[in-house]
Amino acid sequence: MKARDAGRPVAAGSATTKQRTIRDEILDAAAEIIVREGYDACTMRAVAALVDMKAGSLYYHFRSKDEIVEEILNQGIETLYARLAETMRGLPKEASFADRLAAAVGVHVSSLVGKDSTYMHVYEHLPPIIKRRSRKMREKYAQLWHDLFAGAVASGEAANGQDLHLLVPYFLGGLNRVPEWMRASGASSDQVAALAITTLLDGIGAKR
Amino acid sequence: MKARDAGRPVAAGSATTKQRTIRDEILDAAAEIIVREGYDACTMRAVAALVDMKAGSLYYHFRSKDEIVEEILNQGIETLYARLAETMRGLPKEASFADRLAAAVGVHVSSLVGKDSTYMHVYEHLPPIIKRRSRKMREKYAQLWHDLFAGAVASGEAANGQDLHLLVPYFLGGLNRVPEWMRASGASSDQVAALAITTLLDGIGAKR
DNA sequence: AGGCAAATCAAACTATCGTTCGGTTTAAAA
DNA sequence: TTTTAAACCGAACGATAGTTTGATTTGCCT
Repeated sequence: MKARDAGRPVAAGSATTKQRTIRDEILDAAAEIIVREGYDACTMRAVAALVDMKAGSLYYHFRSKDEIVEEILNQGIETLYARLAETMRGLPKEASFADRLAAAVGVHVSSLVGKDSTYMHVYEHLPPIIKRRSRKMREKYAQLWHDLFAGAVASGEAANGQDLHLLVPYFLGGLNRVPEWMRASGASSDQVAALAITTLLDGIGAKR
Repeated sequence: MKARDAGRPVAAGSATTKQRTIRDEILDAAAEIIVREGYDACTMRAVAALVDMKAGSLYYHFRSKDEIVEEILNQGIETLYARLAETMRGLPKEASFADRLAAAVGVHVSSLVGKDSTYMHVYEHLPPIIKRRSRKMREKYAQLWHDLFAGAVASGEAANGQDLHLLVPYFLGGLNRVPEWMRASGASSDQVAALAITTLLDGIGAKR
């Protein structure tokens, strides 16, 4: 008889086993293809070839292609959320807005350019229908930033009158292009982070 | 006999006829589908249905699907480039940096949310291979912005020491998310433009 | 009216997609 | 050695993609 639905981690919520499973290899292969060649090129056969298997064998580990993509999406966003939430929680209560901002930007940027950043880049290559599935989680992440800025306004560290619902996506939208800038300018991630912070806080130093 | 390769504008470089051709309708239909449902959903049959034709008939007007997509891309970027270049050229020589920036942002934002904005949205939904084809033209557009900022630095209107190769894509990256913000916040394009300008010039008014 | 080219259609072709499924390998337990 | 289940293969299926092609319609010119 078949052994479908076997071989998976016992429970999704259990303590994450640090072991690198075949499942992870498949996810990594799919993510790599999506980032490099786009969603269309990410066929089951292409993914299978990258892990030295045949297309049909993937269905022993995943129910469908959608399940693969969705898992990539979730892992990327959830990891980023966890990292930022953890970082913010670890900051001293008396940390200034500038400090908090620097920490947050650092987390975001390093997640975008780091060694495990592939999952973060997958998102932009997906068709809208699939993108929408992660909308809630992305909004949850944006909420962390919203809270950061709201705190600055409340404490008087940032000028009031800013529409945070505009400011947050504006800032994050720019920040998400980090890999592009780095490629174009040859700057380091630290330089990029510094520019983003300085520009946001003080602008470009224009004389009016 | 066949009449392939007929019915096209006589020459690509000739004075643009303002007439709305069937070719344009097909391009619009394809662009609309790409924006709304993604590149995958933009099949020849779907495009044809939107212009009340059958899939095969599209090949009387275009050589391939790729040609359609490429033309959408080029038209969008070239229109945007022409608009911005024209606008900047029309500014008085003594216009301040703030004025120039406001004008540029106005053009960019209105092109993103205006009636003819479809083309601009297409880009992000395309597979990387097709994206790369328009890279040169996009760099040319970015150059306009680069010049704008460089002029401000040269005239002392903006603080020196900024890496413009970083600043320009950072600013444009954020600006390209305009449609997202507007949807999320319900703000008008003017409000969005104002925020972008203010934030860039002065930051968020943080106390250091 | 008749002709002729532009424009469209209907139908098929080839390729490839996600997916299914019965059989085959592999390797540890019995 | 035999058993057994996990893991994978090989081959196919149905669906749909882009594209081709010969026939057909449409509308202007004479």
